[in-house]
Amino acid sequence: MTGTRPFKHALDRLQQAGLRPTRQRLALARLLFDKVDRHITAEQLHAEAVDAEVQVSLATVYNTLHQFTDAGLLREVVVEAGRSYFDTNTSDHHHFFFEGSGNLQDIPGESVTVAHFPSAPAGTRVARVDVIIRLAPEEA
Amino acid sequence: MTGTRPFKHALDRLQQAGLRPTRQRLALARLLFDKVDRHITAEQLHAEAVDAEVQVSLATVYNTLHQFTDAGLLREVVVEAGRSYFDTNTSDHHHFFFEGSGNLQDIPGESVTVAHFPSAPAGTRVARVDVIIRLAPEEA
DNA sequence: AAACATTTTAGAATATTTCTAAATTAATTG
DNA sequence: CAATTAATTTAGAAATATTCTAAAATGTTT
Repeated sequence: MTGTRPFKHALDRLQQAGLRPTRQRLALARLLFDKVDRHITAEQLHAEAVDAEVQVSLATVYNTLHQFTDAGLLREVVVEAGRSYFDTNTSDHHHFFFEGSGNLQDIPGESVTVAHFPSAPAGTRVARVDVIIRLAPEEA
Repeated sequence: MTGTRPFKHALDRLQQAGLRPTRQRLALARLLFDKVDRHITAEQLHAEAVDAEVQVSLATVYNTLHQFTDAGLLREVVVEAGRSYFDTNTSDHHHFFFEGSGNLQDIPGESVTVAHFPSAPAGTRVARVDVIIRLAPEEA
C-alpha cells in the first residue's frame, strides 16, 4: 500500500502556495506530484482520484488545477482545441506533441534555442515562449 | 460596393484545392482571402458572412474551415483552451499571443530561429514547429 | 432534363469548462 | 473544545465550442 510519507511533500507544496491543506487538495497534490513529471487533463486526474477512492468532484479538480497553476505549481499546456493539459514540470522547457495519439513529451529547455525573435511590442512583456514540435506518424 | 473581380481569386483557390465552387465556399473564400492576413474563429467568420448577407450556416463554416485547412489554404492555430483560430497565412511563421486581449500577431518565419532541437522520435516526422510568444500587459 | 453525387442545413448531441448557491469543512476565537 | 467565521467543496445547471445526423438543396454528369 501507499505509505504516509509522501503527505509531507504534498503538504509542503500547498503551504508554499499559500493554499489550505484540505483533504481534496492534499490528495490531488499527491496524485500530481508524487510521481514523475506528467501531462494530465482534468478528466484524467478526476478518474485517478476516483480510482484511488479519493472523494472529489470534477468541479473541485478544475478549481484545484487552476489554483495550482496560478500558484506556479503547474503549467497549462494548450496544443489541441478544446482540451487543456496540465504539466507538473514547471521548469523552462518545451514539448513534442504526437498528433496521432495526442500525447505530450517534454523537451528540456536547454535542448532548444529560440534565437533573435522580435522584441515584445510596447506595453507588453514576454510571459513565456512556447515551442511545440508537432509530430505526425511517419509515412510508409 | 465590392466589385466582382475578387471572385477570380477565390475561385482559383478552390480549384487549386480540388473543392467544388459552391456559393458558400466561394463567399467564405472571399471573406477569408480577399483581405490582409488574418486570424479568425468560426463564430467570427460566420458573423462576417451574415453581415455580408451571405446565407450560410455555422455548421458549413466549420466544415469549410476544416476543408480549407486540410487543403492547405488555412492553418489552425491553437493558443487558448476551447477556441481555434484559423490563420490565412500558411507560410512558415510564428505568433505573438496577447494574453490580455486574446489577439494573435504573425511573426515572420525568418525572424525566429529554432536551433538544434532533438530529432523526431522513431516512427515520426516533424509536421510543424510552432513558436508562440505569450505576451502579458506590462507591469507598472 | 434525369440521375447521381456532393454539399448544406437546422437542430440535436457531445465535450469541456465554468458558474451557482447550498452544504460542508477548516481555522480562529473565547 | 464549542461557537463563530471564512474558505472550500459539491451537484447540477449553464455556458461555450464543436461535431454529428439525416433530410433538403445544390452541383455535376450523362
